[in-house]
Amino acid sequence: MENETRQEEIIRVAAKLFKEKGYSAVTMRDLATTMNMKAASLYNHINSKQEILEKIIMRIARKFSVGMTTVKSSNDSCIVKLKKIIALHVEVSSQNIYGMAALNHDWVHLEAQLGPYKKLRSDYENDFKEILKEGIAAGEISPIKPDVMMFSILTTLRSLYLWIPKKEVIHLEELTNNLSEILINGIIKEN
Amino acid sequence: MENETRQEEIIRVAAKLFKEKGYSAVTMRDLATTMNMKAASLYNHINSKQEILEKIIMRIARKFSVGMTTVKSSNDSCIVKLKKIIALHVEVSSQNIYGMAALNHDWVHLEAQLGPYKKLRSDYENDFKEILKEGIAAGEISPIKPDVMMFSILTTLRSLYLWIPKKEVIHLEELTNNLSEILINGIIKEN
DNA sequence: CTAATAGACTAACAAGTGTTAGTTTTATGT
DNA sequence: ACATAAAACTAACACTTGTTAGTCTATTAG
Repeated sequence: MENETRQEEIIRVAAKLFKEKGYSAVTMRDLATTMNMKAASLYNHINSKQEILEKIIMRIARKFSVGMTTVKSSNDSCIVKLKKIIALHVEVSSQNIYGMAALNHDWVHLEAQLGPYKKLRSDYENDFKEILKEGIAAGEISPIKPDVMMFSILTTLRSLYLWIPKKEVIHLEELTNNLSEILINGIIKEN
Repeated sequence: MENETRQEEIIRVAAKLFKEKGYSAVTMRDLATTMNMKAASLYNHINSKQEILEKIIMRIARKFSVGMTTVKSSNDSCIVKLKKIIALHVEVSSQNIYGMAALNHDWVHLEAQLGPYKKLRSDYENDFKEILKEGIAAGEISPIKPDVMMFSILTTLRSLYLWIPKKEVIHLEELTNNLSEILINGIIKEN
């Protein structure tokens, strides 16, 4: 990963700082210091602080959209679709630990891209809910409020970035399996 | 609720602004404007911006600690204890929608109270995990990693503040029951 | 070797930051 | 009606903010 553009490096480092303190609390001088340069020099590579935030967030948001489209268009059962979505979150989150924090917390500070971001997110949530409703209609899933179900599952998946780095060894497949088990079957022991 | 101190009013309004934009992005002038006063006048009622954040966060954090202590010292089964914790989160979250955002996002900006806050939180998580482990030992709960279980349940509960206000009618008992069902039994239909 | 370009630098800007000091207004209790 | 206290105000402070302009330097291409 050493053919990384200087711009990409700035964005990567910015994402890390944004995770630690939030977009608003990170100054261009903070970012510059971490990059071992002066604040003004950053502008040889990026146009504005806002642009950094946009790139961090929209890049990841689009990955989720693409993933959801793939899952939606498959012929799997609803439960399998759900498992694939869980795997999608584990994958994207583990590869973008810092960026996920910005996506979850700092999207409110988007300006020009706020609308597009919200569109992607609400489309995603609608697709998610649709899968749950299909599952209920097909008798695969309990007929509880799909809203509450989606909220419960999706907030867990959206918070993965907080938690993945705490695991000593990140065994992604095992994590995906454990999460699927818990989110789908619950925690209660069946006899 | 009209015998509310002016200080309490400031804190309540601040919590709402903190939820919308985050602690760092809210200026004392923003807060003053919302309160229909000038920034300097705020200081007749509070000592600093930091103090506002402390009061918002620590107040709620202590409610959770007290609640957990009560649950812990009961003689209920682990499943019942879990249900009581779920009810605790629904109750505290619904009564402190704005404050919960600060607790979840802006605790990083605590200064003097950062240590005490982290202590309360890690104690809470340890107690939570202990309940799960007891449940596993007693055969009530599936022997999956208690870490993953706790993460899954707790992040859902911690995100309630994002979601409760979206419900048209907030029927708290029904929400508590639905959440218990989903978090404990999962979403799959049993035959 | 020279010219060109990328990318660092210094200096500065206009606006915004939390907060303080001192003053005036408003409400309260006798 | 008047003294007192609570709570608003204006003005200002020292500092920080994102960003721009202009310059110097090191690497690269011909």
